[in-house]
Amino acid sequence: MEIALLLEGGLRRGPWSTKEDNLLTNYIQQHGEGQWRSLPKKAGLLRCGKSCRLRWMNYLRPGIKRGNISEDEEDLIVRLHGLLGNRWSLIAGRLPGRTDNEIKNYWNTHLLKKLKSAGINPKPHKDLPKPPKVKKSDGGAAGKKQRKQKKAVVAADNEKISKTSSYDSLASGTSSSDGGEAAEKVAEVVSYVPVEWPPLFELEDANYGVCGGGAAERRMIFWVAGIFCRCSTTPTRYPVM
DNA sequence: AACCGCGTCAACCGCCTTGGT
DNA sequence: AACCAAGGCGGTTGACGCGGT
Repeated sequence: MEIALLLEGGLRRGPWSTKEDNLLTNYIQQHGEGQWRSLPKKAGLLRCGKSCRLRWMNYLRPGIKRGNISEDEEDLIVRLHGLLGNRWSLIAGRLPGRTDNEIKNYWNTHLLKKLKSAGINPKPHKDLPKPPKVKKSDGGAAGKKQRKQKKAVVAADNEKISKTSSYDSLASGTSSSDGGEAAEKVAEVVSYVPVEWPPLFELEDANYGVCGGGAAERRMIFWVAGIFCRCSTTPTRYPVM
């Protein structure tokens, strides 16, 4: 049964057929990822490039895990969400084989409900001040060069952490299924947060994620398992925006 | 059997960032 | 510095399936 719709420009929408999946997979296996805008035409697909990219990234890419999110993974998602907010791609980056879309869906359909039923309202991150956005015109060519260098450094850091900080070691920190020693666990999380995740955090601006008045009062507030937490020391690194 | 309500999740959309020129 | 194309991200939508009535 053909369900996908045909748009005015001849592009299809809706669920992907097996044939389309095969076309996309075969093309990418032969030519690699990228050039998404021109890919559909070259691959013989009547889809927009974005749709192809999404299909590949979320479902066809090798190594994708589907469903059966374990307790450890769930726990890690909750903890990472407490740290990062709705930065699904960052969270997904810490869960091998999981996609941002799946985690986002899982959060919205399972975890939110679960947390709310436990009397937890997990949305403080939205209320935190956002870091000032870097204006495109900042520094002109020099600023551009700076951004490039900075990105390279962060990428290198990420590469390092992906090799040294395994999922298991991260997930084993606390377990949401054990609610008995909440305070102790929060303290544990608080103590390691800014230290264990350097590639995700970088001090961009003293006002971001900080409450209190002057520098001496600076504390980073974040949310872990329904509890507002603050770093015991002035954080040196914050989520890169 | 038919209908309804709800939950799930694949897919889409709009916006933003990045990088090249 | 400005413009543009491409890629990426997060919010939202809507089709589908399932259980209850």
